[in-house]
Amino acid sequence: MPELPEVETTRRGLVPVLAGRSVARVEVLHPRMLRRQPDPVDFVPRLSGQVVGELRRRGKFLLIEVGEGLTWVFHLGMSGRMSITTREAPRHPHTRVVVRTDAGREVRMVDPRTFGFTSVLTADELAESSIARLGPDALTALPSARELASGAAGRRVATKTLLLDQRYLAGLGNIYADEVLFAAAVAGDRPAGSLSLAEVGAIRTAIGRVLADGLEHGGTSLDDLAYLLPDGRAGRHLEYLSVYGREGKPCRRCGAPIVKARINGRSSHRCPACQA
DNA sequence: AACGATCCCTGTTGGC
DNA sequence: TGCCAACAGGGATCGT
Repeated sequence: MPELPEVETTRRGLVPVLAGRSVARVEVLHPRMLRRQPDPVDFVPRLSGQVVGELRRRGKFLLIEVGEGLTWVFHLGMSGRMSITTREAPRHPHTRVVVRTDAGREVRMVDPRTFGFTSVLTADELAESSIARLGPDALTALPSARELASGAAGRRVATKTLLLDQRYLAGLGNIYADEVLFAAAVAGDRPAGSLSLAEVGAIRTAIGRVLADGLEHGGTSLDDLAYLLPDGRAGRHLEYLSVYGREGKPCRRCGAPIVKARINGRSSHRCPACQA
């Protein structure tokens, strides 16, 4: 599923196709994609004909400046991906939104499970949306260990649940949260407030390394191939995962079988020997 | 306020 | 072999 490394890889792939171009045509094939648009009828007219500016990312959100003061927002949900093609290329059956540029390229949002969404927001709408309440970006604005610890102090929620809370830190999803906790040698069901400053520091270090590794490999494409790079290639990070999806397989560090359990409804993977 | 449960979706998987 | 329930999960929302 697309998490920070996948969204950042997607952003980088879209930059040369979108930045500086104008939007020649917009097609919405599945109206559910617009459910975060305050008034869905605004989407196509707000986007059509606009010049595309900077492409930014905050956590798992893609934020694209368009026209004067508008932001084109994308979230890929759990099965969304972007595809860069020509207009002649056959459409994947789960194509949901198509945007054609004045250069004739098409950017297609493909999302079988439709958990993704897109919208074009004014500055005021953006300021009132959940995007404005996102925590610091886990890649570009990673807080200090002391700052992370102060946010965890007194919290009884499971550490992994806090890491998945996008208001605390923006960008981690289920895969990378498990990987971070393994790299930090911390069990994800530990109450967040019970962590020592050294453990929070280990988590902070692990976040930086795990996300950088994932990004270097172009993200994680699971076997179901839900996520692909915009050029259609698969991310190569799957084979580097330490715990996610490795239930019963030997821990890469100590050899003990990886255990899968649920933490607040999320499937969670850990080494019972390495993570305390 | 904090936290957990539920819902939205559909392709894939596993059990009978 | 075929069918169907269970599963996957990010984020919004609701109940406790």
